[in-house]
Amino acid sequence: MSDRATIDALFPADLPEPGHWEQRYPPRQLPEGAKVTRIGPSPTGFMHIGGIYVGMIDRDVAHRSGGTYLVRVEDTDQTREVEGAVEQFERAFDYFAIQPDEAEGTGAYGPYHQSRRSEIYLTYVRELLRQGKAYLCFATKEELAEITAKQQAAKLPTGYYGRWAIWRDAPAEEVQARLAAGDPYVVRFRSPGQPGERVRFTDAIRGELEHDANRNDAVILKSSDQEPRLPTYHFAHAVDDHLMRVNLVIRGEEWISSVPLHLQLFDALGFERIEYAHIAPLMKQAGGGKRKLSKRKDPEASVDFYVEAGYPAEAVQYYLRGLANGRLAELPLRQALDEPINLAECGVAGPLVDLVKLEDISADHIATLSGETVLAAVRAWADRYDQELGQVLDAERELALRALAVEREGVDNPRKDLRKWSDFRPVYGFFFPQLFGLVTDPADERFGGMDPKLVTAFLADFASGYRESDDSQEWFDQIRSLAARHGFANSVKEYKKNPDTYVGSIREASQAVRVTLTGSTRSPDLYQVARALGADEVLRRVRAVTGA
RNA sequence: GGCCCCGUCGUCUAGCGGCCUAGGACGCCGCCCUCUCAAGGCGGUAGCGCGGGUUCAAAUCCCGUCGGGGCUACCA
Repeated sequence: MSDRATIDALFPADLPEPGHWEQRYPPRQLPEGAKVTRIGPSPTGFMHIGGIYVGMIDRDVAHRSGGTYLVRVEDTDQTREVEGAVEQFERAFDYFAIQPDEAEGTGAYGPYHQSRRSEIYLTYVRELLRQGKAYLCFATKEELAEITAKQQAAKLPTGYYGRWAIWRDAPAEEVQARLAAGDPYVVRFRSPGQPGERVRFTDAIRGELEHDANRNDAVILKSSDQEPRLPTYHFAHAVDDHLMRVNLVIRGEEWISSVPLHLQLFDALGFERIEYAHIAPLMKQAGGGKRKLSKRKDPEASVDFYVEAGYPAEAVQYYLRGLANGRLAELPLRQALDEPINLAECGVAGPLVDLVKLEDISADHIATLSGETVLAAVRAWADRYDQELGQVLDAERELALRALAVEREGVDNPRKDLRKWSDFRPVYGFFFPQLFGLVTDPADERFGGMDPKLVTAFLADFASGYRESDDSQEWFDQIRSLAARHGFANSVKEYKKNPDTYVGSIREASQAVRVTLTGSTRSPDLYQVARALGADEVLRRVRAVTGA
């Protein structure tokens, strides 16, 4: 073990002692039982929906308990950092309403970027070194690879431990010599774990968990040939969560295996242990089985997928809350958003994200919204993702409202034809003259093979006698009487009885009008569509087909 | 390989030894409504991974096994 002078010479002379940080970041004054939680996004890529998932739980648990929820950017791996990632996080937090109570610039426990906390980590690394709980390791990549290879060949657990920990008990002179030679080194934790030792801990979601004690002398401070000197996740977790006075760590299940190490680190540092809650990861159906949602392979893993498609944030939140805590999935949306997430009720098996289910939830939710609200949301969405639509909406606000009112306002069961804001254009676009492509060919295949001459004749009659009406039946009677005159049966049943007597039924006649007015074989209630359009527009569309 | 987590309809789940002939929701299928869709109403389809125990009785407890996932990095 190196002496104190050698150790201290490795660090800036004015590096504060632990007591300094303890004072600077005092325990929080919070009510009994208040939880301080955090989310640690890593800017190595764009925000994963799983991040939103965990963040939502973090925020909920903190707020329900009268505590605080903070965001700490875990950017200790600077080589993998992606530009713009932090900005994208913020957009995602905003969209899904999981803004942190504390983040860079707003809290008293910062900095909230790990890359800016180098001095803090160094204090504790030096402390561990002085106490002999950590040591310098000069092993090269090649040496480490060799160790691993030998362990694998001997069917031994891989890792830097026991007799494989070549620098664990290296003579002070040898360390001194390497230092003098300027060789790069890392700092390793001297794990107190014994062979065969087991550790138990309580997880807020899973209950009692048991594991082999950690025996690995994990790296806590990365190589000395990099600036700034940054810690590994494990060490940063211990130091940051302690100093930020976090008392409940909610994180992905993949961290369970690291808990024994984390516990040792907390103990060695003299920190009070923290409660853990390990969340089951979001999965994806793949081939026969399921696998973790992958940021690289699955578009729906990215939060941008949901934002771009325009799923209402509340629908996504509701869906995610239901996945986390099944009880909430049984509740109506409003109520589920209001009820606390109960960690003890959270599932332990990774759920599959089911877009079909999300769309169902989303359609139900949008159906509860007023036309005004829908329009505002679509407008806001279009601002970023469909500017042409945005302009049309601004120019035709009243028309848009009339269109959205069709089978939506004043009815018992509103239309559920919108699942996300991007559905608006394909579903409601035809209402707008600017977006509507006139049907000009009576032989158009959308008329379903009806004789073009019949199409033209029928529509020409329709146009010449057309009048608006306040009554649905009265309006439809125009089509009915015209249909009869042109040889259509008055009902589908009637037509089926005597198919040879008629050219079709009222259904086909109506379809001709529908295709003409909407450009589609499927549409909302025709009468209401016609009213929303107005007589002039109706006639313009009809005449485009008849050529009149 | 070692260690850990997990395993009820296709999916999300309820279930904590008898209330289970395994319940609900989404999907799917059919019927009804109907000028087409979206809905809505009604009905149906489908599951305790497997094998042993324990027990009068097991989806529920125990053991084993299989399957899925994770960790085993100077990635988080």
